[in-house]
Amino acid sequence: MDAKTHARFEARARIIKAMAHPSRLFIVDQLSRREHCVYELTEMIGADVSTVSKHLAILKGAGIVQDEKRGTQVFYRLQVPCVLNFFSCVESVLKSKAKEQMELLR
Amino acid sequence: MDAKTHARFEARARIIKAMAHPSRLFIVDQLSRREHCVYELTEMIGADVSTVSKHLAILKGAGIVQDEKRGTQVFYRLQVPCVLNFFSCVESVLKSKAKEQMELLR
DNA sequence: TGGTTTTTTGGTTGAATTGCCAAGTTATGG
DNA sequence: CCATAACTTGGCAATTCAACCAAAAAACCA
Repeated sequence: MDAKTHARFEARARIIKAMAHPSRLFIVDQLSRREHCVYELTEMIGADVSTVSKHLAILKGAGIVQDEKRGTQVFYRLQVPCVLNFFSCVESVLKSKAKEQMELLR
Repeated sequence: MDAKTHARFEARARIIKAMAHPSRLFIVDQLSRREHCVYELTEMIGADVSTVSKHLAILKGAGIVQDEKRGTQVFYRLQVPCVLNFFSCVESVLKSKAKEQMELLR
């Protein structure tokens, strides 16, 4: 694999890696419904605020969400809604895996 | 977030995490064209065979690819083709990020 | 059977990730 | 200007991940 090809897949992997965490997936799912401030997401997730803030920074760094400061609060929203397509495919993978498991039991 | 919800997002994240690596993305891309044996993929990627074998094991464990042994070779192919949808969305994210960078320069 | 090819598994080492606490920033309100 | 609220950043410990080498497994052929 030449350097250019490697760089391309590296960049792609960085985006996907930003989604590859339960809390970050949850955040994306919530933001697909409406914008939320850090505090709201923290309440829902049940982790430390600093932890959630860092997760949001990762999503923002990947270009998946955008933020807007209003007063003392920072509101996050989805920047690229197509990431929701990930969910439906992930469901397909899970379904396919479940089917496979079933067949092994027979 | 209750335990059940957490488990659901955990399972989803595992699938996405399996894709979150340059070499594994490359493998998925290649397998979308046709099946390949481990040796062929190793040649293309340029890493140790054992490394590639482990990447394939991760993809297989996630249910994304399936393998078939023929003689001394093991051929891998895509099990759930919809993972290719990831690519188009990732391109959108990259494009959106590039646009953002441009605007910052003005 | 012995040797070769293809692939997987074990082990080790270095790097990256994650989560929490504590401390720092920024904006608001008295 | 001080106190408070919302958020981010720095730092640290624990866990996980990734790459290589060496060795084992499996199938084939002479």
